[in-house]
Amino acid sequence: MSFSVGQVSRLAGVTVRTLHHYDEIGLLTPSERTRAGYRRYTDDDLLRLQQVLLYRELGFPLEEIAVILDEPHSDELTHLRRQHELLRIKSERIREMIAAVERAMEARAMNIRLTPEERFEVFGDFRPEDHDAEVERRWGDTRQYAESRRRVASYTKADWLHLKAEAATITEDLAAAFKAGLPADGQQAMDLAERHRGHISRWFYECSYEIHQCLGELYVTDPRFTATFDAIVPGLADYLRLAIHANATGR
Amino acid sequence: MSFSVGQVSRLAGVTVRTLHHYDEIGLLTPSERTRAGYRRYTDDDLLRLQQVLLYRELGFPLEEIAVILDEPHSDELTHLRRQHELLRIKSERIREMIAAVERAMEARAMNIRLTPEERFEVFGDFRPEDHDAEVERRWGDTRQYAESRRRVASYTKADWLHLKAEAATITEDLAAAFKAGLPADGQQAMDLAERHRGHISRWFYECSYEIHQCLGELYVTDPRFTATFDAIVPGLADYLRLAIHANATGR
DNA sequence: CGTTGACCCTCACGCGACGTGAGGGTGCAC
DNA sequence: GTGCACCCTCACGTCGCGTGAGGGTCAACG
Repeated sequence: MSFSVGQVSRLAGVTVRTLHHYDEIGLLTPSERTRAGYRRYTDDDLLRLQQVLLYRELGFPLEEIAVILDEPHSDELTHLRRQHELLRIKSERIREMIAAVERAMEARAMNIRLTPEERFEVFGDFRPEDHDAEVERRWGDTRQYAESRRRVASYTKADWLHLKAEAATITEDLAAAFKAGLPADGQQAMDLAERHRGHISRWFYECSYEIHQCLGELYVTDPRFTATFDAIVPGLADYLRLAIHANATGR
Repeated sequence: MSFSVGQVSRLAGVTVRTLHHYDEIGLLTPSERTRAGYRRYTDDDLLRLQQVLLYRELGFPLEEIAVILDEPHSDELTHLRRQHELLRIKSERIREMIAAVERAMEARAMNIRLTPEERFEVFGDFRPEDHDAEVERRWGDTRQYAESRRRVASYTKADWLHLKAEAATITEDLAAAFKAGLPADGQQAMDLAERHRGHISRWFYECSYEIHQCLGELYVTDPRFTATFDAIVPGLADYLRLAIHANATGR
């Protein structure tokens, strides 16, 4: 039982031209031809085609594929094992890219700018060792963070507008309180901190008082957060931190 | 703060030539140039480059990337959401390919040939609906099957030789018993069935008596299994099925 | 102050992996 | 016997860069 170019092309999801090309360059020469010169692909040819397509998917140049498939001491199993490993690595890379996109979305939600390094770390090809550690150091690889990413990724544009509007009014009210000279441990500032906590819980992750305090610290230690608040009124980041602290300990 | 071509190329993991090319075709034109004509990339340029690289990774042609990035009503969020979805799909595809490779390895372990359709289903581009159902129908999407794939994928070449040798002696002994006319429900045949069950448990998955009986049925219903056994001695598949049944019910 | 070395520039040709016809044979079905 | 679907072999085109050639720029070091 053998197959024509058209049948193989439909089966394998490649064009006839591609099969012709692979024949031309000697990568996959059909074992038989009919008297009329029609190519006929056997089962073994299909097996080889499968290997070719897998390696191609993995980004190998065709010439190199020809070499590794013709290595004398290699059999199907060798290739399947190698392909399995390489696919695993590729899958890992894609998952990292997904995480990077989610981080970018969250950064937008927070109104902070990513540094160029953050923006491109996923394209920097490979330094698999310290990478995870670095991400954890900067972002905190916590349960909260994972939950946040999941939720953020599913928001629609309308959700975003809603979220941003809510964040804006809280920040405005906070700025007004600050400018009015209300104490950060006063009732009004504490109420604003509580509204802020609710906002985080609703949109990002379950935010306990302890976590809220950590977040407050982050606002004055991470310059990107500090900048977003202090752009409204200088000193606002620290005012919010104090209000959060008062709200967490004072009830 | 802006960056030279060299700095951007190191940051983003692309060559300088690539940046030149993107400039030539108008995909990414740096916002500034120095008096000497040196390209200077701003933060916004880097943001655009990130989008370009993500869409490129997703297989979009550069011209199309230029179009969708210049759509009037699109902003970063639109793109991030689209990229997120497409990456999810791609990740899914890779996971399917990994599963397909694992199936191919297992098929080799079982000494059965995959049909051409099975070999290429993962390349057939897209028919996401019935696909999972089909895989389940043919392979059974059970816990046992998942375990088997996981274990099989991690075997070394030495493991395989060992496994195959063990399978071969069992099959040989079974063929000998069959040819000697020993009854399938006799003690010797039942012992062979028990050895077979142990073999499956050791190498593939925890094989209870019930599951072993299902496997026995499969050997006579799936023509590919039937063929492997009956190639040794015609009728061997059914003999094994009967021995398994006797071994399962008779103790 | 000159020069060295690391960058940067603009052409411009080359290449890998096919796409896309042109021009023509094959084969079964009605 | 004549469509119609399929197959063949050239052969040129395209996309996304790679790879020099030939030459300017600029901070640093002697």
